[in-house]
Amino acid sequence: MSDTPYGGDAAATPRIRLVDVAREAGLSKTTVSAALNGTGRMSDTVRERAREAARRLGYRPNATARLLRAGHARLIGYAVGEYARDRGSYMDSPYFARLTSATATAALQRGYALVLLPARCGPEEWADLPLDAAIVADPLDDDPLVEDFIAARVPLFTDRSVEGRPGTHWVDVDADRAVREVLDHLRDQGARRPAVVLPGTDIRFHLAVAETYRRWCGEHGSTPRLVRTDGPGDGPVVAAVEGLLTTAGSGHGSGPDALFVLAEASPPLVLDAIRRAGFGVPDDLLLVCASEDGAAAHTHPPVTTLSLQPALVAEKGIELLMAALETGSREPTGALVPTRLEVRASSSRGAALGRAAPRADGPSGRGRR
Amino acid sequence: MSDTPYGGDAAATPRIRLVDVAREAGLSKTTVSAALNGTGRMSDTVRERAREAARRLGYRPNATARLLRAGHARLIGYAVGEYARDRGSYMDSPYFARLTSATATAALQRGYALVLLPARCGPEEWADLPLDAAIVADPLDDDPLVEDFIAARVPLFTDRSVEGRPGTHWVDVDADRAVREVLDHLRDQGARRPAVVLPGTDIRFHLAVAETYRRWCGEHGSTPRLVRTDGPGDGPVVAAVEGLLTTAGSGHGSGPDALFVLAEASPPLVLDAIRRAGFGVPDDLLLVCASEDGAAAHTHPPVTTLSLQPALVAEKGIELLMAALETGSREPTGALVPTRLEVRASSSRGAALGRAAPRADGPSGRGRR
DNA sequence: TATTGATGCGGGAACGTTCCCGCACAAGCC
DNA sequence: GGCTTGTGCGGGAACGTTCCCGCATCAATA
Repeated sequence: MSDTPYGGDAAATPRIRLVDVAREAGLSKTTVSAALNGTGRMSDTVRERAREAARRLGYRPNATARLLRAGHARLIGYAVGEYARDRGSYMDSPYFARLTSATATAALQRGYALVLLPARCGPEEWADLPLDAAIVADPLDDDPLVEDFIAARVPLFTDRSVEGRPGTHWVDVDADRAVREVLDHLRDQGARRPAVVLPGTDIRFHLAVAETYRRWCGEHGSTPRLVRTDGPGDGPVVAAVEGLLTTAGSGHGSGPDALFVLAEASPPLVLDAIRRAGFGVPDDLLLVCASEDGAAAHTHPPVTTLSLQPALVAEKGIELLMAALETGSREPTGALVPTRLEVRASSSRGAALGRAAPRADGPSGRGRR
Repeated sequence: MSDTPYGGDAAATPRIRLVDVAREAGLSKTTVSAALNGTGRMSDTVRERAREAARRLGYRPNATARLLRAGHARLIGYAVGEYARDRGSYMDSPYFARLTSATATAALQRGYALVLLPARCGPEEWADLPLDAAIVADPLDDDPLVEDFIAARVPLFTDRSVEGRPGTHWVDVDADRAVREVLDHLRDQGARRPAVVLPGTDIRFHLAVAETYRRWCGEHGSTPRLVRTDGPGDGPVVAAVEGLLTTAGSGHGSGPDALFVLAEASPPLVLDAIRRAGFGVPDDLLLVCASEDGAAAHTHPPVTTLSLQPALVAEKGIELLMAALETGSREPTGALVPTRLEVRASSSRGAALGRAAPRADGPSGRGRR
């Protein structure tokens, strides 16, 4: 219950203020402020005298007071919507972990810092925070988080396309292009019956993927083989893959000859599951995983991955948000970013890439410090 | 260059202040403030009138001004020291990702929010932020980040034990106990020549592990087999495991019969590497990985993991920090938290757990290499 | 010498809240 | 009817900074 701000020794050493420095230096607070900030007009001796006094007293300006004058805190709220339904932390997902860290980095480079908000939180949680803007990663449809921020007129960025409401900005991955790129690639490599494993959510992105997949199948005279996983995590994905491959009628003649796993799972685990079902990769089955997990490069064979490029999403998003913040415009903006297909041996029938033996890109790094 | 704070329509709609509401309601700002905060003495009609006016105008209190009065921002800076040397983001590590999210959660439950700081940052980066305290995860020895915070008298929490300087608080994992628990477990399961794979860093925790390992070997008449990895990431760990198992003199008679991989790596990948070297798990080689990766539970056989329990570290740490913040005491505090050994089939020779049925030697038995 | 212009520094308002106090008024009490 | 006690509300200071001014002083110029 102690009300000592910024935790000094309780009442023993109250925090040094500008006036304290001024008194010590025999100057006015105006002069000391200017001296420390390098502004104003004064003689070098006076400037040095002020600095010396500040140093001697261990003066540290009160950030809150500065912010009140400045009118902005350069702070951005950051919350994740999608995973709000489960109890699990979104940080367990490499995609969200990277998205978060990339967003933080991009913001920091522009002088803004991210404030971590809980997945489910009402206005009362952030009302007392001096937020200049907010970011909601993967919001649900009609996410209350999103609604609250819009209602409070807090500039908002979201990585899912949203109707152009004033003060909102979005970046989305080009789902259609991504799915087609993967399926075309698999077809190029000889696959004729590609199957898809998709999270069983109603997230718009996943629905779009299913839609494009069905269309693509129609265009190429292929019957869609779509499995939806039962919840997040590695287990359900592995189960789905096993189910798909061991199901009746999935013999080597009529079953899938390629797998596109879009649900996030550990690529080595998916590879194992496929092998346990009796399929060789890439000989019997081509494999592409949508994943940000670096482990994909180290399996045997290495697994082809589709990266949703969280770093790019973050970078572009922060860019849009900053532009809006600087101009003060509430004009909604948005952009589509591409995905990146990292072709590795798991989806290559060609001999060139198929020779995936040591691939020693591990220890090739510089010597350690 | 627009200086419109909190990005409204540039100059068009300056933000509503308390006085605006007061004027609208025909009351004083004092009364309106009390009405909205539910404090003060006034008739119900007046209180409702103030609330109604605030609602009508869309009033949202200025957070910065409140903080200036309150004297604290309930904001905690959060930075990660260890990974500052590499360019890679620390979020790629499941341990740090969990630690971060657990810390954020624990802090939020107590009304504090985390501000994400860059790994390497000087005082100028956070000087303008109203931080009540700071957390540096895995600081280096004499970490400049730590020094800066101490110099600025910002209460500091660290998850590595630190000399008890005023205003610092720490939580550390009990390295000695953890290593002994793992080695004793492996010995219980019949292993006599356990090897250890350790990151090649000079982090105190890793040095402590090496020390305990050597001592344990001395106590049990075993020769230490210690490999240090060459940098972070999966690649170096896999390379180290391969190197250890294929080295001359590591035949099944004299080489290691158990492996404790303390360097963070994807458990499925480690398992694969061991198999490619021609060892069966757990029959030829017992395996324990220090990892927070959930994939360990889904391999065949499932991999025994040693969890450093980032959630516990975070919880205990925030607890210490909060206690210090509330009392205003600069008395240093600290605590040791236990690790958790999740025994699975990869380190169990007993039939019960050794079941690990499919053991799928099929795919791994092919004559590659 | 009087006028200008530049230089060096300080007084005080402002940022938007909260909260201590004081003032009016009404009711209760001898 | 004068006294206290209590209620309902407002004035104004304070939080710690920045920044717009204004006031001296002094050199340079008319």
